[in-house]
This record gives sequence, structure tokens and C-alpha cells, in this order.
Amino acid sequence: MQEREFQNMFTFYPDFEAATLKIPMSGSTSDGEEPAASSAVRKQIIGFAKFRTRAAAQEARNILTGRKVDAEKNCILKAEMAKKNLHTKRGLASNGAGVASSAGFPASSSVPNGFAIPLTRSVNSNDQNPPCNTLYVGNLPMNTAEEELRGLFTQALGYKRLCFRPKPNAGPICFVEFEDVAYATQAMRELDGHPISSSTNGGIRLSFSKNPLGVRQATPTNTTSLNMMGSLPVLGGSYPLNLAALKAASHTPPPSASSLFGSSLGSRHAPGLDHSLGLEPTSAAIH
DNA sequence: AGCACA
Repeated sequence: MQEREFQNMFTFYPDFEAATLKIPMSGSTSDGEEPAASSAVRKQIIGFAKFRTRAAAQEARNILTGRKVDAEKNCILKAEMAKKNLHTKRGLASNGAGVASSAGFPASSSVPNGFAIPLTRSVNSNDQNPPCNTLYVGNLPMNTAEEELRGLFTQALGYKRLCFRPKPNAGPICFVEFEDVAYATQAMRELDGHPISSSTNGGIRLSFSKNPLGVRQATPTNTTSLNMMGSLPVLGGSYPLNLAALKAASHTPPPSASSLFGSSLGSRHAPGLDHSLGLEPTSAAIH
């Protein structure tokens, strides 16, 4: 990941100030010193992001941690509060290794308001059900709080409702309904594996529900008008949609930032095609 | 692993 990409993750966050990446040296850079001495050396990129307030940093951490940053490489984010504040120069990121009177905002307290993000790997394989507008939330510990789940999913774009029911002797089961399959798919991509406070054995597991919330089990007698959601025909196994909507969503702002930060900013518009027109990114950004 | 409600 490039530093600029990293910084772009935050550009839609109101109180974001600066971010920088610490990329481990690629071995042969002049200094004959090989890091074999300290076993603590990790070949892992670490990023720091600074916010105007500590609360903002904590909120961003809560939103970002567990998020998937690279689906292909199965990279998820681990975000935690940094031990020290990031030094900044005029709002731009820098590795102020020295003293630099931490300009920008008076950190009047010594409490850090940035957080660190190590990039780590994880695995994921779910969804054996045909795509639909409802996600099944799995791997919920017994003491899972409904409110925490609701707090998580209400931030996802296209969220409609959540159905949570405790089970007598096991973890609760939970379903989340979205406006349509595209939103459900996007939420699954972004939130699958997301840890919650009660998580012990990994984060939540998301998959398409066997049957969509609120839709009665299909009775095979009436073959004609039985599409599961709205007017969308369900094609066997593949995503029936609507790449247009997803594409629009991922253009402005970038997918990860858009859905979740979008709510923080109060802009929960559906990413319709009307949005994509004026905001098409330059070819340099995408292609 | 883990699928309820109408």
C-alpha cells in the first residue's frame, strides 16, 4: 500500500489531520546493519493517523478495525490507539523523527489522538447461498449485545433492519436486511470478519441468508413471479446485479471509506447513478 | 460453525 492510498482512507473523515506509513526497509538500503539483532522486527507496514481529537481517533479506530483493505490478499486492518501522537507539519504528514513542536493542534493533554494500523492477514470463505438482500451473521458469542451489532450495521450503506434473537443455549442468531443485494454484498465484503467486543474466536462471519428477511419461503407452486427481492431476477449462483450501483458507490468516495464514513458525515444517500456523473475520478486515480 | 420471522 502506498502512503497516499493510506491517507485517502481518511480524507472523508471530518477530524482527520494527517497520516503516514512506516514501511519496513527492503533489506539492502546502505546501512550495513542487518536487523537480525532484534527479533521484534516485523515485515509489516504500519500506518499512523492523526485526528483533531482523541474521540475522533477512537471513533475512526472502531470503524476501521477489522476492515478488509485488500480482498485479494485477505488483508484486514487492525487499528488501535497509538502510544504517541504523530508529529505533523502544517497538516501534512511527516515522519518528524526529531522534535518539531507538534504543530497543528494543541495536544494540551499528553493523551495520543492518533492510532496505529498494522496490516495483517486473515482468511475468509463463506456464502454458499445464492446472493440475496439479507445477511446471516455467524460466529456470535453467547454474550453478544444486540446493540453493538446494530451500531455496526446501521453504519453500512443500504442498511434496512436487523433481526436479532437470542438462542437458549448457544450464541444468538442475527439477520441483517439491506435495500438490495448490492448493498448486502458490499456490507459482507467490508464487515465480514469484523471483531466485536465479545469476540473470542475471530470476528463475525457474514454470509447470505438462506431466505431473505420478511420474505416467506418460496412456495414452488407459483412459478412465475417469485423473484426474491423487488424486481431483481435471481440468477443461479452469481451476483444478479447491478455493478453500476456498486461502482458508483466505490467511486465517490472509495468503497471502504464511503459506506462507513458516509454515515458519520450524515450523507447516507444511496449511491445511485446520479452521483456518479459529476464525480468520476480522473483516469490516473483508477485505471 | 450457523439460519428466524412472516
